[in-house]
Amino acid sequence: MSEPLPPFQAPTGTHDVLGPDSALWEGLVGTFAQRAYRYGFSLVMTPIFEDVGVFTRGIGEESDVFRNEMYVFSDRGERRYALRPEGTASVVRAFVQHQPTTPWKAWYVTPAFRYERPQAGRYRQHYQLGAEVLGTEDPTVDVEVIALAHGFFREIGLTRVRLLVNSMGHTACRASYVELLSEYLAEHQDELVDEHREGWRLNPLRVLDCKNESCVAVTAKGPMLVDHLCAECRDHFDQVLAGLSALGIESTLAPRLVRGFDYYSRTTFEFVADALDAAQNAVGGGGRYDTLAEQLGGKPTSGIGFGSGVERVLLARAAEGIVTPLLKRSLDVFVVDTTGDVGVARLVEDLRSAGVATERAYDQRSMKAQMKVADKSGARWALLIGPEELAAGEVTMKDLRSEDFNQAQSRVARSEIVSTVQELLTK
RNA sequence: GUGGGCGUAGCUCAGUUGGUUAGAGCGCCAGGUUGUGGUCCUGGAGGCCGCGGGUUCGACCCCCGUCGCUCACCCCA
Repeated sequence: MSEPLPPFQAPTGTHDVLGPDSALWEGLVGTFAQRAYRYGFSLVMTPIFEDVGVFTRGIGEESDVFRNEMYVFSDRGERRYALRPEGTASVVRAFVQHQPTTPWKAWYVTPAFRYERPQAGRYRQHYQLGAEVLGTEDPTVDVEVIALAHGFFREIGLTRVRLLVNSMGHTACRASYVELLSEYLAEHQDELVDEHREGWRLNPLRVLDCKNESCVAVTAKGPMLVDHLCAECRDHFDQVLAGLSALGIESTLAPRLVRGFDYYSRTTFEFVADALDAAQNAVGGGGRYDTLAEQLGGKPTSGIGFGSGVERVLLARAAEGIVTPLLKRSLDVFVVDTTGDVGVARLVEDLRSAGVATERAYDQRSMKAQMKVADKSGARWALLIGPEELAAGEVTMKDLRSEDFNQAQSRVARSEIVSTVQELLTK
């Protein structure tokens, strides 16, 4: 007699979001959308999969994301596609394709996919909120993008989030730095962890990001990129830092901050949630990319953007003990009907059409049962319709938030119920 | 890809040295007389004890495998 176990469940590393959790998601996305709008951004939507090249060009073929974590597949036409591992590349591809007037400011919310073992704050499908600005290298924009992210984190209640900033320099000055770093690493390679002792030549910058103690000991004494920027990059970075402090946004210089994608140049930043003791404590990050548009076949166009992981933001909120809802919404009325009269469906429809959030009970349950559901629904008022009301052309309206259970109700004519509720709601 | 922990009702979890009808709380459903919600009382539904194999007279319990979840390494949002 028992039902068989469900044969399907959400794939490893993915998850469903249902109410009441989904209200947090809705609130988070809504908050970000409104903030982005205030900053002059408009929504951009791009396909969830792209030609593999869109991602490999920018992210870098040596990056871990590309090498091991991409969801790559061929369609029936033997075209090679990949599910997007991050948001920026697709947006830049769209920019190159459509050539909107610059500066172009776009925000997005999208799932992102990476094939890796899931753990706290890391999933195979997660969601990112992000924003990009293309067509200007003005450091003012770097500051604006960071301010957008910073303000967003504050608005949703996060207080224990630190901003780390660094500059990667532009292509030429980074190249000369990498040479310098390589020389240094060559002298000290015996002191690095096994993984880097042989592998550092592939991507010397990666070593800076290593958290292993012995690697940290080596790189701490080595040359730092910020100390070897060319005059222009140095000036650009100084303007970003000055802009941030002018806005009262605290930041920490993180000379070892090297982000995972190869396309970054000049400004890079990361928001770290100290409330998260999990290994995954970066709730957002981004930076400037001066060559990505070109790599994707467009005219040389500088851009900057950031992305933030929704799941991690929610984890950070929970870790900080924030319980205030991001979305305040509740039902206005709950219709209780024991007659089954079709006119009740009409009443419900009239209320909803008039902008009144209305729910009702189904399956002709007892009045007591319906009232229990009404109570749990959180509705402000219950509208009761029994045989008596039906005959009289009236509705009993009951205040569900009144302390006094039996007195808080009155009879209202059916023809006036919609306007009565509307009037009460505007008070 | 590598390692640790865990899989018992919708949810959170008990389950005594393996012993026969597997429990609690919450949730859900129905009642507590005549049409009315938060508390209370009563009753009820709901479990291939993740799956497969093994040991045993007997397995939720022990062993092996498998799948899933979870945490960490790596890397990242």
